Amino acid sequence: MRKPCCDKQGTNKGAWSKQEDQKLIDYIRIHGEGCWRSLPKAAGLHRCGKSCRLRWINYLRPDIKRGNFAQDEEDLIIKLHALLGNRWSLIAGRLPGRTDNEVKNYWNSHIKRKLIKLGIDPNNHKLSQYPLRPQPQHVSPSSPASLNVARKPRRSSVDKDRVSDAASCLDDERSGRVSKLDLGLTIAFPTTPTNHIEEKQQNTASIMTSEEENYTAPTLLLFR
DNA sequence: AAAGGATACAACCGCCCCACA
DNA sequence: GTGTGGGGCGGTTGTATCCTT
Repeated sequence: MRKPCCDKQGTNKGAWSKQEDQKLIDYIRIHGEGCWRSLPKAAGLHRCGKSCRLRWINYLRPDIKRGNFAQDEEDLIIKLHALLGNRWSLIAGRLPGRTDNEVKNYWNSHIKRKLIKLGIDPNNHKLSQYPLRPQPQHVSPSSPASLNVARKPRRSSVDKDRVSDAASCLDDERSGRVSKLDLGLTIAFPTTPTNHIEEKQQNTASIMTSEEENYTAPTLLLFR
């Protein structure tokens, strides 16, 4: 039986205070990242090591870019998601200053909704899998079902199968087997009819016109 | 102005991967 | 080859804030 990553008793949970943030920053500034399990004790924090790591990686690191995602960033996320699936760390790795958690949250709260509105299945980026007007489902708002996503086992074979060879290359890169990989990704989208949707994406701030809602594009949006 | 619903996002949980002994 | 521990990842939850009625 695996022992827990930390002694849960006596550890703080929930939002980080300014003092805790400062302690973590100060410690890492002096000692550097790593040894997360022993870090909390050494830094005088009553936190789980994982919690410290997450806080640092996602919010305290000096090179983190905060604020809204630019349109080109959003486009890139969509493209990379079509290529890689829910491999947020890989996607975030190609967005300088963005973290996997931030990309994941942005996908779930903004992009996924947007794609659904456009009649695109956010899971496979194909058209017509989703109705343009999803029927309301009587579930809790934060549940995955409310976003038309069924609960599934972690790293299902289905999910893995969806990942392309290119994704495998990215895995290789991460593990150091490939020194450098240029995907050659650009922000450009295919020409009509798919660019019609792209235009719509850019024009769709929040309100869809009835004309847009009635539109159904005949082919796959991003990748063929 | 108040209540309820919707949304955004910070944080936690638990599983998996990998290095190392 | 196997077991173990540390770190990383993706899924999920909790809650603060915003929006609508």
